Amino acid sequence: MRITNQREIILEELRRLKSHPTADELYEVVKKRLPRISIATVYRNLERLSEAGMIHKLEYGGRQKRFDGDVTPHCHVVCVKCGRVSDVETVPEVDAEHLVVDSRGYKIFDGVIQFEGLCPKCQLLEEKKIN
Amino acid sequence: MRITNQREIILEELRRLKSHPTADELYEVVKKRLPRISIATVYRNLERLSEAGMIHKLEYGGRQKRFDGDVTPHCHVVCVKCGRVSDVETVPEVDAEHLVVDSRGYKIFDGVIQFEGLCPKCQLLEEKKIN
DNA sequence: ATTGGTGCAAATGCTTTGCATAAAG
DNA sequence: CTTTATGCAAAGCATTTGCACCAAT
Repeated sequence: MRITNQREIILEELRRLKSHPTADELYEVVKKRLPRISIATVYRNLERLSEAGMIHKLEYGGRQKRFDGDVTPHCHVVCVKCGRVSDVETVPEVDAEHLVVDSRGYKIFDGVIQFEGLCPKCQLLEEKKIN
Repeated sequence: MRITNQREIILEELRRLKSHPTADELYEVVKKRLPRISIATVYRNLERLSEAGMIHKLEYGGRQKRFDGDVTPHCHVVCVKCGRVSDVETVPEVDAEHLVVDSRGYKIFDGVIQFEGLCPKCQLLEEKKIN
């Protein structure tokens, strides 16, 4: 993967932000340093960087995807109302009203465990490509 | 919530399908019983039913949302290639190549734990609405 | 010099919405 | 009879893509 100015700055800014920005939020930030950059470049680079495992693409909550420059293992809280994503810093606790609260002030009422992989059909397709 | 023919059949078909269909996949199935139904009706009802907690909206993997008529607690495997979603039936196991395999034949290479709730800002907005 | 990346604008595709009509309670 | 839902077509909006030009190796 070629190191371009755009790619470097997109990665740098995403790593700096702790807000799990959407593509257009990141675009606004990057534009301050590269005023002529295109939103298409931001999308293309986020895709490439995510394929390369250098960033994470977050697909939950709302219509827009969000991105995370922190690839160390950690959990997220998603606001079901506005789609905001935060890192979970402490283990959630049950409070007096039986709601679960974490250090960020979120009221948590659900948790999801989800696995990611390749289904049998796509495994076959992958094998055909290799052979 | 008013019980219409459309709503009833959409719920019935979604509960019958174990494939976690997208809105348009479900539309194709429902159309066999209600040939004049509109895709907009499918979308509107899936939204209403999901708000009412009668079905689940799945927002991971790919561009299209998927829906699940089974609201009992269970985990999902998502294919990162094609977006297919399956229920996890057994606890994933590590095989000889250090990949994780489950009963559905998926090769699992990642797991995500995610919490859902309300962020502090949206909690304030909710309180204002009530008062 | 060659390959891959960028900027722009147009296209795509899933989802939502406005509006007149129809059905439910 | 009043309210809520439907069907249709049009609009919305995030994301992707074609293409000519540019930059990195």
